[in-house]
Amino acid sequence: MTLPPAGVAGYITDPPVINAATLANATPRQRRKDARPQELLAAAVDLFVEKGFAATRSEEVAARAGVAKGTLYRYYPSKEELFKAVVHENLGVHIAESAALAAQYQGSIAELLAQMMQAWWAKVGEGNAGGISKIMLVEARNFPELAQFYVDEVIAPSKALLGGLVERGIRAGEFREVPIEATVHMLIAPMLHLMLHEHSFGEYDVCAPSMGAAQMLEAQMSLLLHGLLARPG
Amino acid sequence: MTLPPAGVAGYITDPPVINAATLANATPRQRRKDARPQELLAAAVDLFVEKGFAATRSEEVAARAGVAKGTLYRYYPSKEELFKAVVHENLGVHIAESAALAAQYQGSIAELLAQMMQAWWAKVGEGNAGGISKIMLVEARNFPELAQFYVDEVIAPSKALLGGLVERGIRAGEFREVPIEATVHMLIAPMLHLMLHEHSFGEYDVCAPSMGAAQMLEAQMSLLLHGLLARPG
Amino acid sequence: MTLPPAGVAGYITDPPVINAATLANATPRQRRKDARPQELLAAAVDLFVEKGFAATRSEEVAARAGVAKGTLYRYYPSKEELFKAVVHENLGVHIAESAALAAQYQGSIAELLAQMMQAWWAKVGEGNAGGISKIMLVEARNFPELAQFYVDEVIAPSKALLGGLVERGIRAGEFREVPIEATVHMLIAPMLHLMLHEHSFGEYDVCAPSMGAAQMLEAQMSLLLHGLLARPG
Amino acid sequence: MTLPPAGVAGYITDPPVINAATLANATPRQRRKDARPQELLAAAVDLFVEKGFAATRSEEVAARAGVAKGTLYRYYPSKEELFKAVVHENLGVHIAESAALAAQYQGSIAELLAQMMQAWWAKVGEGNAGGISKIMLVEARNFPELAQFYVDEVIAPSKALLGGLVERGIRAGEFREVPIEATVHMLIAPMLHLMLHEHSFGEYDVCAPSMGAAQMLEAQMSLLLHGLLARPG
DNA sequence: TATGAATGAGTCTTCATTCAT
DNA sequence: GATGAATGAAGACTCATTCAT
Repeated sequence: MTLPPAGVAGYITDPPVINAATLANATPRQRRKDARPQELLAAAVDLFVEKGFAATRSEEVAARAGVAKGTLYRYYPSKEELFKAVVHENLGVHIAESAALAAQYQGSIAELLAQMMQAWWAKVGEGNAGGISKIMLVEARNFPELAQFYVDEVIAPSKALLGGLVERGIRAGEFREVPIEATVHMLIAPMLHLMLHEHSFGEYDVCAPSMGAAQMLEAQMSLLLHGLLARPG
Repeated sequence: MTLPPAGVAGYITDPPVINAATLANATPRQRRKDARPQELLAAAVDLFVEKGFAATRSEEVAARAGVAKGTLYRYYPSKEELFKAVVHENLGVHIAESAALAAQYQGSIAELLAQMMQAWWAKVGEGNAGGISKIMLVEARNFPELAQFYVDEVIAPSKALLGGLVERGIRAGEFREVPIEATVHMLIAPMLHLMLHEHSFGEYDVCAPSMGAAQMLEAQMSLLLHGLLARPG
Repeated sequence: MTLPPAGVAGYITDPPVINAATLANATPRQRRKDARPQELLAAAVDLFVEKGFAATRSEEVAARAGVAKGTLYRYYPSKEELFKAVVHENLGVHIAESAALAAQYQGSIAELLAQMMQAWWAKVGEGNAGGISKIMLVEARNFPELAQFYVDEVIAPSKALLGGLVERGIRAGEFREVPIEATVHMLIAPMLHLMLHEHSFGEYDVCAPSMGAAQMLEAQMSLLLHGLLARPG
Repeated sequence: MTLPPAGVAGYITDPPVINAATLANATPRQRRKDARPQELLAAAVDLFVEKGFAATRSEEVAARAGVAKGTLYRYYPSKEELFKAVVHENLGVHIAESAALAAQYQGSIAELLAQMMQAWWAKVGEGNAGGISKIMLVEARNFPELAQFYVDEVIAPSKALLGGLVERGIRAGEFREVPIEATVHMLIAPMLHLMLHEHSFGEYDVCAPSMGAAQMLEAQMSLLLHGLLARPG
């Protein structure tokens, strides 16, 4: 299991570290208690993504996790802290992993980018986790502390990661001399857009995609790589 | 002032049409009354964009428009209707205008698309109006009636408009035989992303763009048109 | 036209006295203005009876009378005063008339009572006026000033009138030596009950009377006069 | 304590059944919780009867029961449901009991009716419960759902009960061949009238009864049974 | 440790009444 | 006189959080 980067660990209520030794000694009840934070987190992602931060009632989170209202507060001192934990567990962790992967990667950057997109979609976009970005967009203004946490935990690392890769691509002569930042945006935007759409208007007919999300992503990536014009220049 | 196309006008409470003649005859009070809907709408966009639909208190909208709580309800029967009016006035109207423009346009589609993006950014993205899309993303699930209205008024027309243009481009041999829908997404996504970012994380340093939004848009458009690869194929 | 008893006249905003002379000189507009109070009163009874005092919106009264909200307040300084006027016009006046009639009546008291009941039903019960009693029952506690007015204007005179008649019947040997007050109650109750029912639960099936109100009243009166027992003793 | 007949129990949120065993085990807090519904109901009757349904503020009910605003809503999901519970507990239950009693009664119907009236007065009329009928009369039009509930729970059963008794009296040769419905009305009206009066105008001098309510009821009953005329015919 | 009863601040909406025109 | 735009007090209901058990 990849540990969260040192700078972040402990910032939020980390779930108790569980290993074979502790599990062996644990009574069933103990085991259940140890699983609580994860169960609460799982319930929380679903609900936060479905309704947003403000509109999610803490009691509902507790109920979905099968505990009483008060119990939630024993693990996370407030709804805000719960949300932070959700962000960390569902996005922060994955970004850190990707960064580690990219650091040791050798080969075509275009290929790495394409793979990364697909991996991200599989891990984040497809599940509920993708919706978290959506929430942050709206709640950022209303909950500045949450926004700051999200920037530090998600946005900044993502930009650093992708920006670095584009740079590598240019230095390696694989990419044209494109402006880094705009390109990073172009890389992030399609997936973000896809997730937003899926989570917000997925059920409306006009918005129903004519192709699967993975194909859509692939097509968009190819489009970005090769350009739209028939005779570039 | 371009009037909204007939099909849209009257859909929601349109502000009374005001012209020089009526203004000349109007008493100060009358004049004030006629301006109310616009004043309220202006206050509403700002607040909705800043805080989201649910988090915006109707009283605050009234206050910002310089009237009492009750006055708001003389013009818009509920917060939901107020929001619909905001959507129509700030997005619906512009889309309808763009559609009209596109219909009679002759020339390079790529150029039209680029111009359109810049025009949209100027009219919608730069002001607060762009933030409305952001709101809808999160509130869609919690306020289905609003979502439906937004789909009908904004999403469906936009897609139809852009899809039609891409098709024209392909038929004219200007574009490659790209998949329509994915391309439309690629056209919308960057601007949406830009607006989202600006409205949600604009004030955070990491997110501060190194270039102006217009330049960013232009770069993205160019990227999309020419592709990222140096040696396409 | 019978004038209201001196003690009451002027207590409430009396409608301007109109006679042939004034009408002859009046312009159409003047005539309309003179009719205003009556039109407002008519609108008010209907609405008060339908919804009760508190639940009736003053704007609605004005609208039904075909005038603007503000105009109502030119004739009646508040909703309470409007209600008083309604009580006086629809109940007070009729009671006063009946009292005058009874005073000069010669003959069977039982017959007079029966006639009176029918007459009241025709004038008050059948129209909307009857519902006013209903309203007072509930609003009495919430609007003490209204209650006091109603007691003075309606309850006290009615009791005095009927009590006097029962007494006359006993003195004349027409009635048994029954307790006055209980008997008065027995005289009032059925009609009140009928009105209440009609106005409150008339539309519910279980409450739909199997006979007309007039017949019902007659039957009840006869019942009261002759008793329920087959072999009284 | 007589339990409500099976058919009625559970119709609305019944208070939890409390017996010696549960009380012994209960913590103070538990004990307090179990009593809440009854305390709230008691506060509610008083206020509803005093001010009517619409004019009673839910916060006031809570305050009188000694709890906070929000607590009320833990037990009754809305003011309407609270009112229904009040109707059921204070009228519905008693009517069901009376019906059960009447079913197994053997003897003079006239006597049973007289006893029933006295019993009702003692249980319902004397306390605040009687005032509920008063409220319904006015609020019926404004709150149709409440009206329907009242008709089903109170009016229909009452009419069925009394109608059945009058019929039995006639069949047994105890009563004259009177019209059933009119007679039922005559039976209900006096008590209703008494309750209405007491609750609405009881504090006004003219309305102060010269005799106790019980005596009044007895006199009215006797009047009804024997008739008003000295020489019936 | 887990529970869930209790709290009360917060928000939309209505409506009697006023008053500038 | 007549109008109707504007006001703001009032009231039902929600929900994050606390704390006695």
